[in-house]
Amino acid sequence: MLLSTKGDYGVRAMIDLAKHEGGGPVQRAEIARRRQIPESYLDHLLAQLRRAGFIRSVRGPGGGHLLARPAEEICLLHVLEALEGSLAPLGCLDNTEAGQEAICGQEWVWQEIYDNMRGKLSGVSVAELVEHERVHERDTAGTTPLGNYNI
Amino acid sequence: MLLSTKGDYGVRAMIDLAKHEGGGPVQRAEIARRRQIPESYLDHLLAQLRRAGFIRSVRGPGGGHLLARPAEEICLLHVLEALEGSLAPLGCLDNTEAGQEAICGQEWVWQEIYDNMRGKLSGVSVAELVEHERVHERDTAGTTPLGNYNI
DNA sequence: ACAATGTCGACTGAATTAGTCGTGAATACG
DNA sequence: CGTATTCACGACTAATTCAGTCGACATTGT
Repeated sequence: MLLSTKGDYGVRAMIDLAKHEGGGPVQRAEIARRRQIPESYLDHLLAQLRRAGFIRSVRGPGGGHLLARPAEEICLLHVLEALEGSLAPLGCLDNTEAGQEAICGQEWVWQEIYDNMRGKLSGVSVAELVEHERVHERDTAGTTPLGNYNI
Repeated sequence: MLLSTKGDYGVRAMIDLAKHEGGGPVQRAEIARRRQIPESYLDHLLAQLRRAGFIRSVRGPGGGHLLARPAEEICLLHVLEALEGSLAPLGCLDNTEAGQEAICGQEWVWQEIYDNMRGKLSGVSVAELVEHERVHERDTAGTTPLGNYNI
């Protein structure tokens, strides 16, 4: 599995924050409840996202977390790389060092796949993820077992 | 990292066997030496490849391993899936079960990436990997630090 | 002052990775 | 037959990562 729960949960959190953009800070506990993330684990992910500059946080009563930049300007690739480190499917693909000998014989295939992946991920913003979710919600209104993220 | 050394080493071994197609069994020790794989670990990988039907093995003096089918008919996708299990970048992508609720909000992006990946991997045969390697060898003849796989 | 909230680091149990090792089985060869 | 060669298989292990939990502390609104 390329993505661990870190990337998954972290993106969920970003979507949640984007959905409440402009509405003041959103609390960890809310995000955790709506997106089904263990709250104390979410803590770490929010810290990573903050250090990476995607969100900022406010302490004290009424505090919480907000996007540091508009959701349209934050792409999935950057968020995931901040959370997961490199997304390279194969170790040797990130060694841009010259003189690296291609020994495993399949790098060229994976390089194409990796390029396609990065292209797609950098073409999708957090705002688009929110929009996608909104459409999906309308489609399945009332029929979905989980996931009314507006509660 | 999507691929562990299993997939990497296993494909290297398949390439090595394909390169010696028609030349009788190739011994574990040879493969290990040429492809820089710990021999006792390679043992496990060959077992997996054999159980998956890609190779067959011959015991006794002069024994070794051979492709069970022509290299042209073996695609990278199948080999890798045999070694690594599912290559799905995200857990939820392999649950073809109906009723699976999309909760993480990014499945649609990853589904596209996964489809592209599987398409490319199933379009490349082990024979093509060998051919690619032969071309690369000619290009870098004498200049390469490692990797004359013909020794 | 105090309650609500975020911040940070230490700690943990389970799983996975990347192997090693030893024993045993098959077989070619003399 | 005996022996050397080669694969077959399972037990074991050390290191790392994953997926959290927990507790102490800092900040701030009322």
